[in-house]
Amino acid sequence: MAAETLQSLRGMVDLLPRDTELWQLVEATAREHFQRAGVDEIRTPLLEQTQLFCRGIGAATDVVGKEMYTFQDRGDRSCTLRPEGTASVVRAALEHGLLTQGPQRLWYGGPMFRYERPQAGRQRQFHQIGLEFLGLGEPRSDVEAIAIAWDLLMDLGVGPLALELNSLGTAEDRIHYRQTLVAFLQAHRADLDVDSLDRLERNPLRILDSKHPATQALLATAPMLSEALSPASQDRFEQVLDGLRTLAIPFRINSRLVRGLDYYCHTAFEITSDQLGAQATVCGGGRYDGLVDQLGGTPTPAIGWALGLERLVLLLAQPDRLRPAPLKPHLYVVNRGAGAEAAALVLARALRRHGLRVQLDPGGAAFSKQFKRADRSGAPWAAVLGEEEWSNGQVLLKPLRSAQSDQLCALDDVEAMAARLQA
RNA sequence: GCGGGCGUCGCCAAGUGGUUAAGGCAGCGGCUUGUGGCGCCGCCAUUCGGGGGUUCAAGUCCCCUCGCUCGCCCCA
Repeated sequence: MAAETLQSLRGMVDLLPRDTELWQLVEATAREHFQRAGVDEIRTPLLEQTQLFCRGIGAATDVVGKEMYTFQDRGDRSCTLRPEGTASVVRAALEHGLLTQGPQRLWYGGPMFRYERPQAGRQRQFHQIGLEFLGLGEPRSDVEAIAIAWDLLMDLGVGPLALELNSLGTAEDRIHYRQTLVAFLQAHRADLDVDSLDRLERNPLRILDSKHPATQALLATAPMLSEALSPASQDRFEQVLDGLRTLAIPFRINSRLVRGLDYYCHTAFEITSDQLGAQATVCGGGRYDGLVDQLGGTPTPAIGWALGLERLVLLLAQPDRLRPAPLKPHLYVVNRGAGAEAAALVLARALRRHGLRVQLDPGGAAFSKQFKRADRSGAPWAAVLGEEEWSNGQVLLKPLRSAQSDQLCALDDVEAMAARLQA
C-alpha cells in the first residue's frame, strides 16, 4: 500500500534539472558583472530577528504588516524568514564593522519569503540577486548602480525593458509633501477607493501609484512630489539623470513611482518588462540614506537594488528565445563483465580528473542496450570496455557522431586518451 | 486577503451522464545477450488533483478541499 504522496507547500516551487540550466546562466552572468564592477559577495542568514525587518522596512508596509513568515523559535525568540535582502546586509555590515573600513560595494543572492497569493512571477519563496552600495552618496554612485543592473539585464538579452525613475527627495521634503498631499486628498476623500482611504492614514505616499482609475484621475490634479522637492534634491536628481544620459541608458521619469518600502529616499527606480503581466517589475531599487542610521549605525548614505530571478527566468524562457544547449558528456563508457566493470569505474574517475565529462553505464546490460543509451546521452565518443578489451589491457574508443574509425587505446594511458577525446 | 478561469499517465492531449478512459512524445522490454542512431512488436491511468453527494449509471452534474492560473492587492 503506497503512502499518500506529499506536495510542496503552496507558493514553494521545485526547480528541476530542465530549469536549473537557465538559473545557472543568470547566476553566472550576474557574478561576472559584479566581478567586473568590483562588487563583492556577502551571504547572510535566511532567518533574522523579526525586529530587524520591522525597523528596517517599516512597520506600516504590507511586507511587514501581513506578508512575513514569522514564528517563535524554541528559545521563544521571534524569528522571521527574510522578506528582502537589504536589511540583513546592513545589519551584517554594522555587526562586523565593515563600514569603518570605507565604502562597501556588496551583492547577495538567494531565497526570500513573503506570504502572498501566488501568481505568475510571484511565489512565497522567491529568489533575488541584489546589490548594495554602502557609504556611497554621490549621484554618480546612483548612476553606477543603475548601470550595473541595466548592463546585466541587457547582457542576458531579456529586453525590451523600461527603466523608470523618480526622486523621493529627503525625509524633510517628504514630510512637507506628505502634509500637502494628505490635505489635498482629505478634501477629496469621496473620490478615493477603499485601499487608498486606508493608506491615507498609514502610508499616504503609496496612494500615488494606485492603479484605481478614479484615484488616478484625482491624482492628476494633485500636488506633485517633484514640485515639493527642495532645490538641492531637484539638483541631485538632475545629476543622476545626466549621468544616465552620459551612459546612453534610456529612462523615463515617472513622478508616480513610489517604492513600497519605507527606507527609500532620493532616487527610486524600477525596470519593467511588458511580457510579464501584472508582476512586471524585474528590478527595483533606490537610495536609502536613512537605513543605516535607523538600524543603529552612524548615518551612512546607501543605494541598492534587487532583481527578481523568477521573473528574469520567465523572460529568458519565452518560447522564441534560444535555450542553452544542455551539457552533454564527452564520453559514454560501455562496460560489461566483472573485471571490465571495475576497470571502467577506475577509468571514468581518471578521465574526470582530466576535466572530461564522463558518463558510466550502470553496466550489466547487453551491449546493444548500452550503445542505445550511449547514443541517447549525446556523447560524441563511446568507450567500450568488455571482457576482451579488459584482458588485453585496452579500451576501444568509438566515435558516435563522426565517420572516424575506432581506435584501441592502452587502458593505463589515461593521458593519451584524454588528449584524444578533447581533440 | 478578494474576484474570475482551470486541474485526465513524467510531458502534450481526446473525451460534454451510459458497456473495456483515444492518441502522440518520453520511458521500459523485445526483434538484435560484442556494438547505437532507423524500423517493427509489446508494456506503460482499475482511474480522471483529493473528499463527499446526486443518479440505475459521473472524468463528465452539485458541494467542500488542495493546487495552478488571470486580475485586484503587493512587489523583485
